[in-house]
Amino acid sequence: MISLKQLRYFDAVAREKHFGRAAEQCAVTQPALSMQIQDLEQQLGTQLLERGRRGVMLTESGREIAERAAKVLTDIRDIVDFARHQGDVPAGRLHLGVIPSIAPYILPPLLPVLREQYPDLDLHLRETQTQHLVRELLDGQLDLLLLGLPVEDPHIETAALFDDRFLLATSKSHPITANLRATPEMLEQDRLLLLEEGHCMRDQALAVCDLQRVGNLDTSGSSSLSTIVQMVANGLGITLLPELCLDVESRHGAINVIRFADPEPSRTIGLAWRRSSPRKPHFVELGKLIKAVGNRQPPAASA
Amino acid sequence: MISLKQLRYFDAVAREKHFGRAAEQCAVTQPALSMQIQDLEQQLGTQLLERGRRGVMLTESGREIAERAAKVLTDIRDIVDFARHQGDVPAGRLHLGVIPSIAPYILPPLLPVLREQYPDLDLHLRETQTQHLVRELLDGQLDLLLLGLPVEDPHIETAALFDDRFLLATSKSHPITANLRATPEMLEQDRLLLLEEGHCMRDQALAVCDLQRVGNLDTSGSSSLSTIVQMVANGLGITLLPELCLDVESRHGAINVIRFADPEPSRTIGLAWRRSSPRKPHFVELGKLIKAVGNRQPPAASA
DNA sequence: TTTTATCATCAGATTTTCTGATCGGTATGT
DNA sequence: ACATACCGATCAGAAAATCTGATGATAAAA
Repeated sequence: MISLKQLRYFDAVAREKHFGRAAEQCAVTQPALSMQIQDLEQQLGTQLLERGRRGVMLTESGREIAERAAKVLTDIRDIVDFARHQGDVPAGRLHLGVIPSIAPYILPPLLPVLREQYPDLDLHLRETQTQHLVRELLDGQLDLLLLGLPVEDPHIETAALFDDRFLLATSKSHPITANLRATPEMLEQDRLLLLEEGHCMRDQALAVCDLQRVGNLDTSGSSSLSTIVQMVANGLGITLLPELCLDVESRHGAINVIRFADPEPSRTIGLAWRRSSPRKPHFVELGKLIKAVGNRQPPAASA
Repeated sequence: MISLKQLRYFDAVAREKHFGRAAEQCAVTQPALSMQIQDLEQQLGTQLLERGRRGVMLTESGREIAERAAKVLTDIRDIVDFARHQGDVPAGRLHLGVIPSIAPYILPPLLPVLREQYPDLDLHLRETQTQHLVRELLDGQLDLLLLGLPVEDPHIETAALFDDRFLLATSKSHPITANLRATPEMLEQDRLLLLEEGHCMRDQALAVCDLQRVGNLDTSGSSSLSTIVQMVANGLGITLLPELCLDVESRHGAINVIRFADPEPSRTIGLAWRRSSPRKPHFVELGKLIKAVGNRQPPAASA
């Protein structure tokens, strides 16, 4: 089997046209180099060098093979360089999964920042529900998740980024609009509109109600907060909105948004990755950026 | 130092996603492969593989490096293939030196044949006098010479191809035209036109005369047989022509050409190469071709 | 002729690499 | 819950490869 060492030695000889100097360059003795060259010639079944009185000269095969060898050695150097300067900064392909109740609100401001900060990062996005994200993460189809914590899995490590308060959203004409602070009890007074089954925000919203009252729930469920906001605006019910989405969803002013009385219910947004992933430092790095973007969202709102 | 073995093992793992099977493919035990992979990862300062419960998966760096490694391994295979299928047939760059009294007559028919028989042969031609050819051969600037033998040099090996008879060329109106066979003595009767100093044919022609008569020599000498033939045709003297050139030089019928009486004087055309050259088999091969082409020249001539 | 330069060869020392046994951890099936 | 199978890591000793330093052979230079 031909080895890189042989190519390195041969490359040195091809450049120096002299075994002694080549050996010196390679930091070995001349016999060692001689033997490797001979072995290489035997492996290749060709004489690469003409040992003559006027030093060494390359045979025709030798010339061609020296060129190819030099190219291989360059490629090898590139591999090492690439690997070494890897790790410094998030780069390469990164498959990021985001839940639907975050994606539309975090990604628009986040993506430009990412592109600027980490131009070598080749981001691939996937938006779906937590359970699917987790499975795809474990399967290796995704590398990193942005979702609501906690994620309970022994193979997954998470990092919290920031808390995202829940706010009560009602129609402009709704009677409870007068209140300064909402309470969970108010949720019982009207039909509660939630995302369809499987969305973590649905479960979190139900948790806020503290009980499994299915009575005043819209049974169908919607697949996006936007749709729910439209419904709320048209008096079809009330809902909980994450503070994160306010900037987008209340921009048109068609709904009222009321903060809860203390303790304000909230969800924790965080990152998740395979415990076995070596990119944790990058993920933490990215987390800082996402946190910064998340906090740049309006810090509070009451109308 | 990173080694090809490591890349080979890593490539196998990248394809198999399984240390055991990869090791089997590489015909080593799993620990051996494991250790090489670990060493590679350390050399590169990057984790290449994520060892997970669902088998092994490549990290992002791993994927990139696996691709590059595969490419390097392919290049290596190409080098070996190239080298192995080398030697079969004359190919690659070949610097051929030819003396001026052969080149114009052998090359026109030879080159098309060469191109057809050995399409991978990249022929570079040099036409000059023997002494220069020999020096350039020893210097490695030329690989093979086509010239008149013998060549006396301990570092040069030669192979005779065919004999090339000398013929006496006179003008149409010359009195000795009547003779059926020429003799060396006839050369004394008229001015002998020869190539300039340094051409082997000049020396060979003088040898035919058996003596160093400079009396009736054209002192200047010409640099090509064509010119001499013109001079002969115009009655400026006589000359010796190699049979090889007849087809070209007597085509126009402006001169008379007479064979010598036995023993017919001749020169031996042959090949010469550095004794240290590994391409001797190719040269012998090429020699057969040149011989065939040389013999296809008119076998004799008397007018 | 002697000297110098250069690559090849050789034996023994050194280093690298491999094997075979074993460990620890995880997933799977009962 | 337990037993089992699987997988990669680890380790010590064996085997193989590589290197060194001395020497040889040959050709060019002095």
